[in-house]
Amino acid sequence: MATIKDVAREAEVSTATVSAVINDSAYVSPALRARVLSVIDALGYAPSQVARNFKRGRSQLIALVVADLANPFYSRLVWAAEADVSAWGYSLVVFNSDEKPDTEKQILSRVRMLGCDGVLLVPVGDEEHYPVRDTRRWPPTVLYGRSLNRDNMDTVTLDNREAARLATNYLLDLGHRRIGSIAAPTHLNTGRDRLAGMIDAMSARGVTARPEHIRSGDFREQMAYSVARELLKESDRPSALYVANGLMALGVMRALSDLGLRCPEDISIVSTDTVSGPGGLRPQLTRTEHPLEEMTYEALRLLVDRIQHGNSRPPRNVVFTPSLVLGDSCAPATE
Amino acid sequence: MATIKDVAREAEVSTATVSAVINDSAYVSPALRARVLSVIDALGYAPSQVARNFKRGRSQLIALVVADLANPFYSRLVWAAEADVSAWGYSLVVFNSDEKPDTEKQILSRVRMLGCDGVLLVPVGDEEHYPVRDTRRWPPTVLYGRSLNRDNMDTVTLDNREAARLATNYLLDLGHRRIGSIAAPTHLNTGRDRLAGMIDAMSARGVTARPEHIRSGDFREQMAYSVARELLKESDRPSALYVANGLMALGVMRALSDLGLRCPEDISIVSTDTVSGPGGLRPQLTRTEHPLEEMTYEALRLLVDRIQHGNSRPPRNVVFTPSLVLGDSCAPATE
DNA sequence: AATACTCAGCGAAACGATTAGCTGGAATAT
DNA sequence: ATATTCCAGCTAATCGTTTCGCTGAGTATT
Repeated sequence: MATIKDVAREAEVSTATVSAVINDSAYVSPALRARVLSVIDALGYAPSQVARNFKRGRSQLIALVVADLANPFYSRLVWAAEADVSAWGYSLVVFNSDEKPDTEKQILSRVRMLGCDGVLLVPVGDEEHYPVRDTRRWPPTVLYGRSLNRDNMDTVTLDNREAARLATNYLLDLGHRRIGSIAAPTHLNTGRDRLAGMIDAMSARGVTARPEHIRSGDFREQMAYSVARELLKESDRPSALYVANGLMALGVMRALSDLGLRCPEDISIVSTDTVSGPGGLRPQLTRTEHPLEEMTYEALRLLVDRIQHGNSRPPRNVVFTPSLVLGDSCAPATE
Repeated sequence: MATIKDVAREAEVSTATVSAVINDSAYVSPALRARVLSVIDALGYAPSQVARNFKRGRSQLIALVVADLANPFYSRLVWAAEADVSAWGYSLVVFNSDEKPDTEKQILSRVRMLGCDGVLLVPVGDEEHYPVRDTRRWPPTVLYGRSLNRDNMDTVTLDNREAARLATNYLLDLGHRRIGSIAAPTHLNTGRDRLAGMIDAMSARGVTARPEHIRSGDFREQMAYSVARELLKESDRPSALYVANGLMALGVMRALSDLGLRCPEDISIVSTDTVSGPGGLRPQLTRTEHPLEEMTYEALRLLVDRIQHGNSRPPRNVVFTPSLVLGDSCAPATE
């Protein structure tokens, strides 16, 4: 690989001049510039980004750390983030913490070593898991989807309580009273808020959830499947379920079909944060959706801003509002 | 950020010693080593990967360039690749060429500038699109899924002809004779081979495909939807379709449901390279599958080997064999 | 004509790590 | 006692680029 020195020697100028030409950072006479350019062309020279980054103290890399790459929701996040990140002139390094705090820890130290300029993080640990980091030691970070009880970080999240309320109210409107839930882990604010929203909505109508109708999942298909199987083979099973995310809703569907139950005839299902069940397949989930692309764009806007302007601006917490999307996974209660 | 010099000064040793400690590259007496380690800890020092990479002439980065991040097939590839890559000690930089040769070109030049150590590439252009690259200028590259007519590159692909043959034979066995296809673009070997395999299988049984029953898609849901709509509203529509990939099969499903047609009662569908339709949703696609994880692992094995041993070993072309997975998207022909 | 400015381009330091080659002292061999 | 070997650690060069500060020639100002 040709270096800037090769170009300088060949064009009989200094490396400073070559640098000025490729960066347009100082005036170079047309004649010299042309000579330099032609040598660059002849040698097939391309400046080493590695050396540049080293010198400039940045990497043009943004890390995206998601909780579960096998979850279509995060796949879509990767898709959206890649587009935005490259539009900002960065490249996207993708990591999968697989919902494991320890893995996440390793990833974060790797991210730091790589010198990523910023991190978009879906945190998987609970509040205590994160040491307070001094900013001089960690690259700018924006939390996505889940938040930690910190007031000094940028976050982009969903109004989870409202999402659960929307979903639950819809079930209540259909006449359901025995409403259960496959909930998310409660060490995450996402799990707590979605559950709280559901309870909220029910008690606002004087309905009380039965504790045994509320089971905890881990956001994944497999566990939701087994938990739902357990829950639904009981004789006093709920007539409707609020499932805390889309992937788990698929697990529930599978459990239903294994148990010979039909959706929506036997059980109504609503979920949040859906894998928009690809058109044509039945049943289509009724779900709350949030504007993933806008959320991602906003998160990266905050991140890039932070990268470029440091800590001058106070942290922001942007909350997006979900909306209910009707499918055909719910029916009126029949009791 | 603390540097190696800060550590050296604080521990009253030379930077060489610090380097020896963190890399275990030379003997350091227990006393000194302990002193250095404690200073490292106190300062929260982590070696700058950027400087390291610069010095060592590598980046510990592997680029993954896929054709369409919105396609669940490639999402799964990202998932599998991330796991393997990080197990090898690299990090994964993800790019989306979005099936656009021009975008791919920009991406590749970016990859080169970033100094990625290797590239796993799903090529989107036709053969002519790729200049012959001299290896000294390009990082090691493994082609994935699609091949180019080159004998000097590592490739990991599927036996596409066989996949199409499997799928088509299944339809023929069910008695279908009016078999159509939503095919893939023919500038890709994937498209050509899958179509050829289908024609093969049919003519082996003395059946001829009607040209108007064969339409070209672009691997995406949307286009498959419109093309299928067109095709299926004709009065002499086919009784079965071979769809060249999973995402397009979903588009076809949507078209069916829009047209009031049922699958499999009215139209049977088989596809290749499926988005394994999440359990519980109906109908489950009948499809040929290929071992994505093994393929990905193999591709990265080749790549890492190439990175570590250069061009000493001749290029390898690994071809995987698909298998037929039965769902319930096919029914016997009724004519 | 002397002084001050401008300008194009150059020289060399710096970024943070690795590493070849060196050094001075202790241990061992003769 | 002298020579040899070995050891632990250090010095300094190096990777490819950017950039600060300088220079010497040309131009403008008085």
